[in-house]
Order: sequence, then C-alpha cells, then structure tokens
Amino acid sequence: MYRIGELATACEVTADTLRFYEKNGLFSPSSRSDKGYRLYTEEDARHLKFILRAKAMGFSLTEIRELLNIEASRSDWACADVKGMVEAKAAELQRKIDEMTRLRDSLQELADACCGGPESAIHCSILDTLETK
Amino acid sequence: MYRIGELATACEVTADTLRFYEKNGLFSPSSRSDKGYRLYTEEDARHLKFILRAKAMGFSLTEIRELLNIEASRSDWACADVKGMVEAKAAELQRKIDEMTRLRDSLQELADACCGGPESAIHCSILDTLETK
DNA sequence: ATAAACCTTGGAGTTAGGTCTAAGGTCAAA
DNA sequence: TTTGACCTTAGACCTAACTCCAAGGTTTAT
Ligand SMILES: [Zn+2]
Ligand SMILES: [Zn+2]
Ligand SMILES: [Zn+2]
Ligand SMILES: [Zn+2]
Repeated sequence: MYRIGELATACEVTADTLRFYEKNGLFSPSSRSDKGYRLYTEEDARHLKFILRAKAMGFSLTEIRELLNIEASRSDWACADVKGMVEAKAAELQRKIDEMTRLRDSLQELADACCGGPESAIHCSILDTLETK
Repeated sequence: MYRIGELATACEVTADTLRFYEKNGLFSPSSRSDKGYRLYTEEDARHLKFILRAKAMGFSLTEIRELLNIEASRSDWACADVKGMVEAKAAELQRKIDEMTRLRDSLQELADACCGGPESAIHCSILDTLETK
C-alpha cells in the first residue's frame, strides 16, 4: 500500500494532482487507513499510469474519463469505438498542426521581408505590414 | 467618430472585447462624448486593426502590447528587435508543431495497431498499450 | 411619449488543469 | 518528547482571453 506522497513521487506528479484527479472522478484509492489516509494498491498505481500515458498521448481529462469507462468494461465496447476515439484525436491534432503551420509560415514570411539590421525600425516592413496590410 | 458598438461590428469583435483591451492597456478611444460614451477615430480603428492582425498572427496580448510600444516609437528600436520577436514567435510555434506532430504520430501508431472491428474490445491493442506499455 | 437599442460601470463567471493555503491531525526518529 | 515530515479538508487562486450580468443612463425611431 502506498500513501499519496509515495505514489505521487513514484509517478512524478504531485499529491495535489492525485487529489484533483480524485475530486474529478478519474481515480480513487482502494481504501483509507483508519485515520483517513489514502491507501493505494499496485492496481491503483497501474490505473494512474494508464491515466498518465493517455495524458501524454494528448487526451484531455474528460477524454481520459471516457477511456477509463471503456477500459473498466471492455466487453461493452467494440474496437471500432476505441479506434474511433484515437483517430478523432489524431485528426484534431492534425487540424491544429495545419493551423499552426500556416501561422508559422506567415510569421516566417513576415520575418524574411525585414532586413533585421541594427538601424531604426522606422522603415520596418514587419510593422508596416501589421499596420496596413 | 465611431461608438463602441460600431467599431466592434466593423472589426468583427464584441464591444466587451474592446473594453477588455482598454482595461488591459492595449487600446483606448481618443475621446469620450459629454455623456461618457467612448468615441473612436479612424486612427483608433487602424490601431485596433493592427492588434487584430497581430493576434491573427498568433501573438498573445502581452506580446501585442510590446509590438504596440515599438510601433508607437519606431525610432527607438532597431529592425533587429522586431525581427527577433517575430522569429522567436515562429520558433516557438515550430516547437509546438514538432511536439504535436510527435503526438499525432504516436496516436496514429496506436490506431494502426487496432483492428477497428465491431467485436468486443476485450483484446484491444490500444487499451492494452495504455494499460501496460 | 415611450420602447428599442444603445451606452456606462464594476465585478463575477468561464475553461482546463492544476497549485497553494490554512488549520489541523498523525507518525517516525532522535 | 519534541521536531519534522507527512497527511486531511475546504476552498481560494492561477493563466488567457474573454463573456456575461446587474443596474442604471442615453439616443433614436415611431
Ligand atoms: Zn530594416
Ligand atoms: Zn524591419
Ligand atoms: Zn480489435
Ligand atoms: Zn482495438
């Protein structure tokens, strides 16, 4: 049995984060000590690692809650459901990547047009563009 | 002279947003009517458009405040300063793009390994990976 | 003259994912 | 036995960029 600080340290998060996850219905200790301390089992630890892996994959806590529901009763779901979630997330990420790429290109174009020299910015093409494009 | 709602409509933002920008030191009306209504000039409108263009380029309001300072006294700055800001922003964006691309690839890999079929997710490789990788 | 549409202010609420504080209880070591 | 490290709770605070509200004053159209 781990106490909250031990599990937190082991998983490189803070105890506050674990309490936050608990309050938000992602993850609770299997039991409490007689004085009210949270006690986590190895199984709880695996549970937390699942959450942290999903988070590292870019899932929001809300989405992780869905994944946990599926994981908790796998037989009620189809592979198609799970794959659908992952592909939707990948597509969402792709849209953001595209958007940011366009932005980066615009910025690079802006930067390329500026001489970048040490003289006064009175004639700076970047400011001119922002002012009047 | 535009009143706040007129300028907001013309620039496709809300009056609340303009008040918010004012409260945060980005942009104020040149004058007020005798009853206290904000009155904006054409110059103010250009000012706002500068802000909105910078925002569309991905600059935060804090960064836009800096850009506005530079724009307000161009001769105190060098092209190098301005170009530096823009390139730093482009680099920051690139880092985020790289991060998201890695994430997207991981998700795609996860999805590719799953059959995506209609049968039960008991054997689902996605959940297995999240559980035990 | 009155209703609709506008404007003012200060301040609260939103989202996401925590982070921190206060005030107190518990446990292990020296 | 007393320090120090740990734990408990409720609830406030943080960032970013708004968004909404209440309660009132003004302007415009009919
Ligand atoms: Zn130059
Ligand atoms: Zn320049
Ligand atoms: Zn399958
Ligand atoms: Zn599967």
